[in-house]
Amino acid sequence: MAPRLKPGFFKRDVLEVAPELLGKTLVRRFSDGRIERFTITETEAYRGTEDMACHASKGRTPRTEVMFREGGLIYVYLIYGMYWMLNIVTGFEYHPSAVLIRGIGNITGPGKVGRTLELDKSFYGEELYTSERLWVEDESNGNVMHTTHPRVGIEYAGDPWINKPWRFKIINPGL
DNA sequence: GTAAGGATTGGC
DNA sequence: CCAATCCTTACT
Repeated sequence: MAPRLKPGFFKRDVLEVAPELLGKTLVRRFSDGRIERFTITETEAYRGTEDMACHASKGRTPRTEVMFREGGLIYVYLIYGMYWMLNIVTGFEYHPSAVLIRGIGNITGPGKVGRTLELDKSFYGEELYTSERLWVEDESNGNVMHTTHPRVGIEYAGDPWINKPWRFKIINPGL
């Protein structure tokens, strides 16, 4: 059991937060009280209204509203009618950005992450520092290594966003 | 290659 | 109002 990440961890540029989340522990307490822990293995950064791959580029709408608030909140949305994507809001108020959690433990793919964690719309806007059912603990893995890659599924965003190396994959769980 | 799903957005 | 779109997955 490690302490939860503090609010300040998330109130930074998403390009710092997304890679640093690798190796941290995502903890889910299910409705039956069962607790499961997962190492975060893959993340993607979505950065601001100018990033055409970021939902916030559409402006402040009912769906994107939470991204315009301060870091540390949960942003979930339904995609393709069946998958809940888990994102963590980063940065400061009025500067929308978020990290998409694409992989945890053996689970690869954001749709499977949402299914495994049994997410739904009720998680929208929940605070990671106070939630009783989903939070992130700091495992203090100082030397987690990662590789970078282009983001997935954002062809519509066009240049230069399509080529930004804003997807991060863990290499080792810390030396 | 493509169907499945439903919410969201933007256009009319 | 209506319909295209979508930060995906599993299946033919």
